[in-house]
Amino acid sequence: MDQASAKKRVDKLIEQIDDLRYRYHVLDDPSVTDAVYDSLGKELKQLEEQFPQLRRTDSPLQRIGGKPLDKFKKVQHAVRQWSFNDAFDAAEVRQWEQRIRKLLPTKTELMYSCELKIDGLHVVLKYEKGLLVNAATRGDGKVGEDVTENIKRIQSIPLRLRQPVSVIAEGEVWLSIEQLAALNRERKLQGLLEFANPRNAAAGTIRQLDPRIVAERKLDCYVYDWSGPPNSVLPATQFEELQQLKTLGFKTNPHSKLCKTIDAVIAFHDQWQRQRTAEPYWIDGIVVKVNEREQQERLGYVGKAPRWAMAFKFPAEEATTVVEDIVVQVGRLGTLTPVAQLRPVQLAGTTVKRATLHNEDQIKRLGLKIGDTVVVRKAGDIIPEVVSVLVKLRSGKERAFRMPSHCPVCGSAIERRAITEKNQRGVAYVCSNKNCYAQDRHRIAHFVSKRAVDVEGFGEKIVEQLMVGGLLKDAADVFALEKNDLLPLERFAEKSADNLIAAIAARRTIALPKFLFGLGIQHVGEETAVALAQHFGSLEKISAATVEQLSAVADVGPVVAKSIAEWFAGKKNQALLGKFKTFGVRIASEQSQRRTGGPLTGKKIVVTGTLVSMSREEAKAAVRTAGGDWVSSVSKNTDYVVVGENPGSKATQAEQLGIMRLNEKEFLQLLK
DNA sequence: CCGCCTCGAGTTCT
DNA sequence: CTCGAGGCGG
Repeated sequence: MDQASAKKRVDKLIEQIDDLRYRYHVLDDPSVTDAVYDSLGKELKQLEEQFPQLRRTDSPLQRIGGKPLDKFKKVQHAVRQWSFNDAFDAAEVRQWEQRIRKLLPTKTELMYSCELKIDGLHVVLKYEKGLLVNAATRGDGKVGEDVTENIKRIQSIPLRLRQPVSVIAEGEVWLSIEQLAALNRERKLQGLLEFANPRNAAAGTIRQLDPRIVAERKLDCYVYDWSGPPNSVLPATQFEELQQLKTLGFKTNPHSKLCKTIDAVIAFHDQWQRQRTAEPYWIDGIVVKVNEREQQERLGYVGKAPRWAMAFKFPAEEATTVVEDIVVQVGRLGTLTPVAQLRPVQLAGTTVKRATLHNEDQIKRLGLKIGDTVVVRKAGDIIPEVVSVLVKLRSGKERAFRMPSHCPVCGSAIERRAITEKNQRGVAYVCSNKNCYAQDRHRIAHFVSKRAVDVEGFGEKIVEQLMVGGLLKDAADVFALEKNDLLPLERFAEKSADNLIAAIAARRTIALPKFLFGLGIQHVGEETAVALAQHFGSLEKISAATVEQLSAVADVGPVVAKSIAEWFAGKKNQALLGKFKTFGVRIASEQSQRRTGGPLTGKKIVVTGTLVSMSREEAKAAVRTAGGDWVSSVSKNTDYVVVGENPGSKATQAEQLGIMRLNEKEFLQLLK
């Protein structure tokens, strides 16, 4: 091939490859397979090697390979990079509107462009005559770092625009929540520190000196601002600007909205606060911009931020606070759990005062001392956890935490829970006293709790009250309670006493699995209780079973069998069972309810999030009557993952493992 | 014996 | 929801 025809071919190839890239990464519309893409790339590579003079700066091959850098060059931004003032509630947003209205002629029509504020890394992209010439981080707003080589590895950023214009564009580089999870899993395996959030991960990646690592991490980028070059003519409104950026070939976020009133802005914020987890990226608020450029110019800038825009943040997902103390709690099985007492702090809309530290190892891992300033976060939007310690903020007055040698409740000696006969040193510490008050209280509360026997209105507080009053020594005593016992107690008037007695009466007949689970035998949770009930059929048979017979039950091995046999061999426990009988409690024997031939026969189902039409308990029952297997965690053996509202990490896991996900509607269809 | 799949246990706040 | 550990198949 001569050079002239090679040049034509190279030009065509670049155009074609770029078009495929654009459709795939910008429009999310994969129209060809990877193989086609790869083979076009191979041909281009051959031609470039044969005719090095034909190598173009916007060639897609510029996106691969590349040598590690020694360090990043500094670049002066041609356009000042502003930051936004923050607002945290609707009142602050309204105040902002009042302020800007005063600076504009009365009765000015105001419109607001609302965009999602993605938690990522701000980048400045400079194009000359349509070609990407430079990309930089924000830095201090005036000077940033040159990360051009790394930015070229992001497939959704065009190396050449669809029109040969010169622009300075700003955007947010982000890493998907899913990618972050995968990256962190890998880092954990390698013993590296995990990234605390997507922003850190994106920033850490873009600041990698080796562009090949950047390519592996699959970053993405939304462009949202067209800020230069200086003296250029810019679109008349922010919203048009977004449209035009799209026309130029940039990927823009599809959820931007033009609002006519502040109320609409607030509604947009509230809507996204609720549905923020549905997007693959992390959103920490919305950005509100006055739409008209002319008005923007009138309003101008103050300090480091424009007056014409602001960030309306969601309640913080992460915050710092002080660990004022670490107290030790005693659980149902005597397990000692250290809990951090925090200086109250607002986190994702609630005030957080405590966070579990799980065990001593976890405290060591964090390097936590009492008095430390820590970063706290909500795991899965619900349970607060201590993420890390800000060691630099130490004053020297911090105290190390030591596990107590005696139970904080009953004063008995503390032991380490044995893992096996040989390994006596498990992670957990336990109180050696089987009759420790804390254990008794938790055991009784567990018995009456929703997932066990489910006596309505009987919570931990009432258990405690009745124990202190001497009316409750064990779970069976619940059934000896009378109205007259309750009336003298505080907060028990006629009505509430009647209600509680009625709730207890309603449970005088208990389904075997519920009762078994309620007994609180170590290693016998809800699942094992169901398995035991189905296998043996009655409490008497389970009670009489040997370790060998127990081991025949599915998922019961030597450890669990021994635990069960030991429980039933206990004199006190047998006395307890006798007491239930005396007080008129009937255990309803298990009639096998599992049907074969149902629509879900042999299928493993996992549910994540909240279902609208039924409770979890109902869903579980429905799956089982349909012949399905209700399981609690996702693996590659799982057949379906039902995704409800506010799903957790299981939805992501399902996607990664390529497991069929069902929404609630599809799930209900399947049950029929 | 190892690694994967599950289950159990403990936990926060409104 | 997360972590630890029991069960079990390879």
